[in-house]
Amino acid sequence: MIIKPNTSSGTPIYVQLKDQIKHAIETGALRPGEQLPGMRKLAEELVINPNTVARVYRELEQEGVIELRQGSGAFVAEQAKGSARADILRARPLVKALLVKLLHMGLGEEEIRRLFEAELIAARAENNTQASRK
Amino acid sequence: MIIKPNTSSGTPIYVQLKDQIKHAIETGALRPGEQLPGMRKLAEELVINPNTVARVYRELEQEGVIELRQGSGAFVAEQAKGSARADILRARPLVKALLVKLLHMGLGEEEIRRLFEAELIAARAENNTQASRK
Amino acid sequence: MIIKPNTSSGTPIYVQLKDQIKHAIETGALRPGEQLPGMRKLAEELVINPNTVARVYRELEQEGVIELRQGSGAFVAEQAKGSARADILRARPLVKALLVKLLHMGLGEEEIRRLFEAELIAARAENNTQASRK
Amino acid sequence: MIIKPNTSSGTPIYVQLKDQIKHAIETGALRPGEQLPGMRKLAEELVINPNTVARVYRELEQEGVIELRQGSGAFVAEQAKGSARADILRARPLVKALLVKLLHMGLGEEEIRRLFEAELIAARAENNTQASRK
DNA sequence: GTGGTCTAGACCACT
DNA sequence: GTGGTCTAGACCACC
Repeated sequence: MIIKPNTSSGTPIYVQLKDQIKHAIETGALRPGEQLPGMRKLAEELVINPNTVARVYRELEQEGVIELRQGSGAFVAEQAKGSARADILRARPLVKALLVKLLHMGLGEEEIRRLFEAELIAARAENNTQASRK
Repeated sequence: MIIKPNTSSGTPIYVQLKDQIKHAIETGALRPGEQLPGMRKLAEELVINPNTVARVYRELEQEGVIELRQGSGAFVAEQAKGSARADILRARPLVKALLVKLLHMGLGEEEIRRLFEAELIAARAENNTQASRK
Repeated sequence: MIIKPNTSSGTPIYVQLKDQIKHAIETGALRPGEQLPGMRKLAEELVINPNTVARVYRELEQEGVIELRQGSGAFVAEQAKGSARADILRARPLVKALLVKLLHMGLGEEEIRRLFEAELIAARAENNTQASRK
Repeated sequence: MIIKPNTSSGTPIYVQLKDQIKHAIETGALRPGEQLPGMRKLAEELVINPNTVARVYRELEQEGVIELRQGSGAFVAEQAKGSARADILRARPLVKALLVKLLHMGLGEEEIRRLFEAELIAARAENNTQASRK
């Protein structure tokens, strides 16, 4: 199930939508061969412009994640690279548990995002350092 | 220490920079009264346009997070709302530990971001449901 | 013999198919009075929608290239304008020779198409210039 | 120099434009690092919509052919794959000579296109056959 | 009815 | 003034 992208979050709508769909495929919520909602229908549901959905679908096709078949619809590619990834499914409850904890500690959503992003960058930097040391 | 914003991530540079500064204040890396790097110097360091930095500083001042003193520079506001938040400092190692774990499980950076964002939205939705039930 | 149109080339299927049939007539591969393959059969062979073939036949009839006889099928028009054109038959080996040469020089198919199209436009422009000078 | 795409040729405007730009780079008419015309300016020149040019530039960037720099413009990528290809430059006069010949033989532009396309497909088929025999 | 292209025009991000 | 996103709406291609 796709959530309405946040219109006032800096991140473009089409990026948010793309990420949601990729994530749905990674978790197996959308399975290879399954049909995606029609462009117009989805646009109406999310209260965004059909062209924006069209762009998302076009780019996802270009990345090999979905297939667009003229006249018949959009489908999750049979060969979609990261479909129903076991590691992501195992990771999910861990992430959820942590988020619940942080929210109970009184952190706000935006603060969590900032903290998370900062640590992600830091972790990447450390990995790179280790890698270049090897 | 401020990291070069990612130019090709969809999220605008100035949003990334603002978030980084806010986060530095929340963790106490930047303390009330402390001087921020000069706009030109920072712009040069991050290889971005000075106007972009100017915009960030201007907006942060408007939000009451920093103070711009004509001729002498930018300073973290004495009254900065969330300075050196204890809860965030306690949260930080938890986040870091989880990220390290996820990376070791083989998740990519983008996949982690998508997973995290999806769970954050889900958590918010649950909270709202609970709240409206009360 | 008709080749499966390229689904991912930008050019619509029905245009490709029309062009192929016209070309077959111009080279004499299809002769006036000769019967074209049945719509359903052709659609099946090319793995495209029968409606697409129907459209092609309809438009070709409108252009006077073929005749549709209710119940008995489609036939190359007796009066088909450019049937078995001698000049095109003479031109064919020249084109083929050049293409073989270009491919051996290491040019890719798309590069050849772009080069060819560009030179065709240039040639037309020159002709127009000459014509308007006269 | 970029020519106005043919609005009524079946092939979408944006595909034609993309091909023209790629070809200009392949022939060295556009060199790595060189700035492309602004989106709006080019759109005005070609009498097409700026969004169409935007799409072309975006896709070319995605293919690594050009670089888009916010606020400063579009530039041919320094690493553009097929810049000023010697083989294409050598091929050009051969193609031109043949086209002039065909036009003098009385062939029309569309007939030449069809002939060329058919022979290109045939040549590809032959190559594949040879390849699979090896 | 599905996707595909194109236009027109507004407003934002960035140099 | 450059590119970037989004909206609105028309018309075509294809199933």
